[in-house]
Amino acid sequence: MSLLERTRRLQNSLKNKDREESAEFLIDELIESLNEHALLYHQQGGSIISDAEFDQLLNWLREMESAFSGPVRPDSPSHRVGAPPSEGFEKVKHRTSLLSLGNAFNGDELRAWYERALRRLELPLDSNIELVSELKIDGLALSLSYENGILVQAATRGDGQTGENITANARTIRSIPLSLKSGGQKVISSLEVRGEVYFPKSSFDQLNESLASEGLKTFANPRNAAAGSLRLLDSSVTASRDLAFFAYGTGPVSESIGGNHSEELRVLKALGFQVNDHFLQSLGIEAVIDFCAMFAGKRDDLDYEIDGVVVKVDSLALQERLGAVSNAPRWAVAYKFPARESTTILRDILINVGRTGMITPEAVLEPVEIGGVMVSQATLHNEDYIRGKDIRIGDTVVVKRAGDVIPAVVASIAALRTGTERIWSMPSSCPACGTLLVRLEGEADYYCSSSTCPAQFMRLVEHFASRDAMDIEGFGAKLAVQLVTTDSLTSLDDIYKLTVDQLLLLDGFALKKAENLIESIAATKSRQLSRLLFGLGIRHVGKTIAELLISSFQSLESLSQRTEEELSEVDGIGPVIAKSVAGWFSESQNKGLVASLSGLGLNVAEDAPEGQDGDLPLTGKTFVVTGTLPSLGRAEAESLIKSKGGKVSSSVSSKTSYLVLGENPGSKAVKAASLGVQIIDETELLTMARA
DNA sequence: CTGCCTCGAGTTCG
DNA sequence: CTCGAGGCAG
Repeated sequence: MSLLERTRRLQNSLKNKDREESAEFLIDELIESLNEHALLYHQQGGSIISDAEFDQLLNWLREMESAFSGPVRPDSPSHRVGAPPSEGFEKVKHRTSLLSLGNAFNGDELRAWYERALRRLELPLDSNIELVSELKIDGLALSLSYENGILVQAATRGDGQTGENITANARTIRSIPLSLKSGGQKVISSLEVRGEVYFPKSSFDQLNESLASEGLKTFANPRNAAAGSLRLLDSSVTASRDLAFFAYGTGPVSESIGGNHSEELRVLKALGFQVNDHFLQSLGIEAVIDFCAMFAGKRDDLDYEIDGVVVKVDSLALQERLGAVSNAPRWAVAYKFPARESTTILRDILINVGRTGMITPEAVLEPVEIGGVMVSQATLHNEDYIRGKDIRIGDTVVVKRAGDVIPAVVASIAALRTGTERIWSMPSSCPACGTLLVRLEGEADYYCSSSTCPAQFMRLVEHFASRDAMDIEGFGAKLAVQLVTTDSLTSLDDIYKLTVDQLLLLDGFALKKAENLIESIAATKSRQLSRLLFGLGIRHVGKTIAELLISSFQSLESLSQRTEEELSEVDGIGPVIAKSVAGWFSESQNKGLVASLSGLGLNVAEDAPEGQDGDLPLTGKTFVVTGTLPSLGRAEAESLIKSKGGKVSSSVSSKTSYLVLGENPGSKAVKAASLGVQIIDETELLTMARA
């Protein structure tokens, strides 16, 4: 059984508390897996479980060791901070070890930590002591030694006791001062500064772009990029990478630079270090909990990754009284945000056929929890994407949820390959109909070119019934599959010929449900013509182009008689779309479909658009809607804007007049801000529309 | 031809 | 939401 499988099994039995195994057995298992994980992490530079998972396992181990009366094994990782560093750089022993921190995953765990501290200080449980909360930068811990104000050594954290001497590389980082400013006080003879090296997100994107353009493998995330860049043996390459450093504390010092932590931070800043501005000094723990919640929501607005908040007791005197357990101080705790990124095994790569015949590879993943949901599949876009990232079946891969929603495979970890991985290649024929797949010159995607492919037809039926097209209530993907595989449908117009008896033959249909569906299908006959046109699934004709075509030609009849030249005269229609539309209407099968739909009583002609605009309140304004609005649905907001003469667009650009911002927005809010586009909320939109 | 601005297509989980 | 690609102005 692989390490990952063993770990997952262990996690399950601990999580569900169905502990069939003895405590002793579980402790042994925990120690062994943790030690193996630590080895992978420190020596190969890649882990197969997330930091949060590792911490959780370690917590369980500590809990069980303290509950279990027997002696703690000498090789238990609860004694240590990590595993020994790898070869390649000179080893350096830290004068005082770099401790790791205990974790808290929610407000209650923060309160519990705070109460433990108060109890140990023999203070009443309702006392408020000074705390400092700092952002926990997701980078690499570094210890910098200064002698008489000059940087003499930089060492990585390593296992906490011994790190690696990376002084040459650290000297290339601009935010690490090579000599200290006097800071208004006398030069300190010996000072050790601790902090985090990180890769700014913006520079990270640029680095990955340039690595990709040279055909090199990209880094999975800024943290890996920072680690990789810092451990390069050629420091001139490190210099070309835009690394940065935040100082957050001190190690051994020859003379005190302050009586409390917040003072130390101010002195560090005066000495020339970059100190993160987002920190909070507070009395008591409640303000800290608010601070954590606030930054959990703001983490995307920062140009560096953060994975939590570090909370410290401000007074150094109190810190000393609190002391440390074997490897973690009692005076500090790390609040961890839910992980948005995790690693798992890529079990297989399957291919999907879209309604246009477009082929998309799909990753079949060993289920893994990311940001509170289990993820078991993710799109791999196309062949080039898989090649470019060198993703192989059996690989350990980094998975994240892009924009907090859609899972994406970001990278593979080559260091963890065992040799049994297989390079994937695009199948030569369609899995549904066997037609040869083709990739046209200059295009990124393969297509199944069959016009009778059952997979394409299933997706077309689903699309036809979907919300933005005919919006047939109760008609989704599952029903589309059922109807097509049972041959109840062979053409789109068959949808309107379905009978109750036919539906009763399907799984899961009883009389009432069948009657309701027939009724809701019939109710869609009078849908706007642009919805029907969109539903037909003509390549390059989406919602917007369908609306444009209908407002130009009013009926399917009229549209079908237009030549390519006539179509391209419409503003917004070029040769490619014109060819696609004219081509579709020229096929005899499609001519028959249009005639049949018309005969079945569907709305195939629209009234000419009314010429009155100019004095509508939103005329000439372009809107983009993002996030969830408090009262209006997305579609409602969009139709309101259109009915008042405004334009709705799907992406923010310099031409956008207003961004209507709702809850949980994605990257559009950032883009709008950077372009200086005015941002409004629903209330303001409603006011403008009324005017 | 190049650089915007848009649009289209496919997409995950609960 | 993200990607690729069509349309169009300069």
